[in-house]
Amino acid sequence: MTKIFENIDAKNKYKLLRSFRADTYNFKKNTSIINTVIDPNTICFIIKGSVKIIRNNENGNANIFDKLDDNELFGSTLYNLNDIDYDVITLEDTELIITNYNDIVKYQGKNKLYTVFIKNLFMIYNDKIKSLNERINIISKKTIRNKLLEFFNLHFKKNNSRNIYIPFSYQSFADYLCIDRTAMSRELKNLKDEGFIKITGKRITLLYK
Amino acid sequence: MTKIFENIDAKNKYKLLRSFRADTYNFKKNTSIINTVIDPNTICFIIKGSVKIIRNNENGNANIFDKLDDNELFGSTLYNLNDIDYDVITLEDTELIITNYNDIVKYQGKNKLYTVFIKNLFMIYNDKIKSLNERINIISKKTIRNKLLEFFNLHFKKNNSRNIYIPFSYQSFADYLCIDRTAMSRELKNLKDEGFIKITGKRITLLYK
DNA sequence: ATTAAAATGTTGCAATTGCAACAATACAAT
DNA sequence: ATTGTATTGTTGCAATTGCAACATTTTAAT
Repeated sequence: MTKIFENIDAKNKYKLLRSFRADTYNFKKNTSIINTVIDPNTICFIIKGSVKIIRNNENGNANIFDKLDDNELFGSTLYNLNDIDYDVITLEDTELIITNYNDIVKYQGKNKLYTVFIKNLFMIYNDKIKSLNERINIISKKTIRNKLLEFFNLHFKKNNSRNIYIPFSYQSFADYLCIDRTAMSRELKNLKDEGFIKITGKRITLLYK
Repeated sequence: MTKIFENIDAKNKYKLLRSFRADTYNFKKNTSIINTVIDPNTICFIIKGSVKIIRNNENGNANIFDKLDDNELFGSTLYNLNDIDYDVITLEDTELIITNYNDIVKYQGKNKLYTVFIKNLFMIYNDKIKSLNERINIISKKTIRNKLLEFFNLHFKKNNSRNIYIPFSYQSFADYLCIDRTAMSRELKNLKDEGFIKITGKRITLLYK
C-alpha cells in the first residue's frame, strides 16, 4: 500500500504540511476525535501516535474497522465517517495535522516535492477504491461458503500464501464479510471437516488446490 | 456528481489533454474497447460519444453496470475493469483521449487550469469512494427487505423524492443489491401488499413515513 | 493463582433465500 | 398486426442463514 509520505523526507514533509494552511492537533490516548475530523473535505495526517476506526454493528458491538499509524492519512470520505455509527479513537497520545482538499489543491509552490505528494495521494485513493471493489466482490457471493472461498482465493492471489491471519476478531471478520458470526463459525467448521482448511486460533491454512 | 471538465472551457480542455502526452482513439459503435483501457494506470476521457460498462453476472447475463457520456472519464481502477467479467462497449461512434496517472501528475505547466483539473479529479475519486461505501452499506443488510429499505431511504435522503426510477433492468438492480432477481421480485410484492410501496413499471413510490 | 470479562464455539429452529421451472407481459423488428 | 425475443412475475421446495441460548475457551486484571 502506498504511504502518503513515500519518497518524501521528514524535512520536506513538514515544509509541505506547513504550506497547506494546516492546523496541528494533539490528543490524549483513548480520545474520541470524530467531531474534529468528520467534515467531508477534511484530510488528517497522523504525525505521531495511532488511531483506530471503529464501527458499532447492528448488535451494538464496537468493532475495529481499521488501525492507522503515523505517516498514514484518513478522511471522512475515505472511511465513511459521516455514517452515524463510526467513531475514531486515539490508541495513544497522538498528533494530527488536519487540512482539506481545497488547500492542498490550491497550493502554489508547484515543484517536484508537491508532484510526488499528489501522486501518492492519488495512489492512496486508487488503493481505497480497489479495496472497496474487492470487498464488494467478496460479499456479493450468495453463500457464506462462497464468500469465505472468495476471500481466501483473493488472499492467496495477493500474498501467495496459504496461511491467513485473521486481523482483529472473528466478529470483525464476520462484519467485514457482512454475515452472522455464528453462521460463519459453523461454515468454517464445515470447511475444516471437509478437509479444505485447517484452523489454528486466528490462523487459517488453505489445504486445497 | 463532479464532471472532470467542470469550470474548464473547451479550448483549455484540449490544451490540458494535449499536454499530458495523451493519445486520441476513435472507435466505431458497438466495439469492445476493454483491451485498450484495461491497464490499471490508464485514465480515459470521453471526448465524443458514450460507452457502457457491462458485467457478466454468475448467470451469464451481461448487465449494464454504468453508462458514461462525453466529458466523463473512466479508468480500470474506478470500474474494477481488471475483473475478468467486465467489458466496456461503445454505444455510438466514440472518441477517447487516453492517458495515465504518471503523465497527469508529472505535468509541469502548473497553473490555475491544472489546479481546477486536479481538484475535479479528486472530487470524482471522492464521489466514487462515497458511492462504493454507500453500496456496501446497502448490501451489508442481512435481509432482502432491509437491503431494499436501505436503498429506498438513501434515495429519499439524497433526492428528497418518494419516486424511485429503476435505472436499466430489474435484473441489473438485483445485481446491484447482490440478490436473486426472483427473490427480490417476491419481496417487492410483499412490500406492495403490505402497503409500503406502489410499483408502476420501473417506478417505485414510497408510501411510508 | 483466581476471578471476571471477553471472545469463540455449538446447536436447534424458524425465517429467508436461491434456484428451477414456468407464466405473463413488454418490447422490438419486420 | 404478427412474430419472436427479452424482461418481468409467480411459486414450490430444498438449502442456507440469522438468531437465540448456552457451553467452552481465551484473555486480562488483580
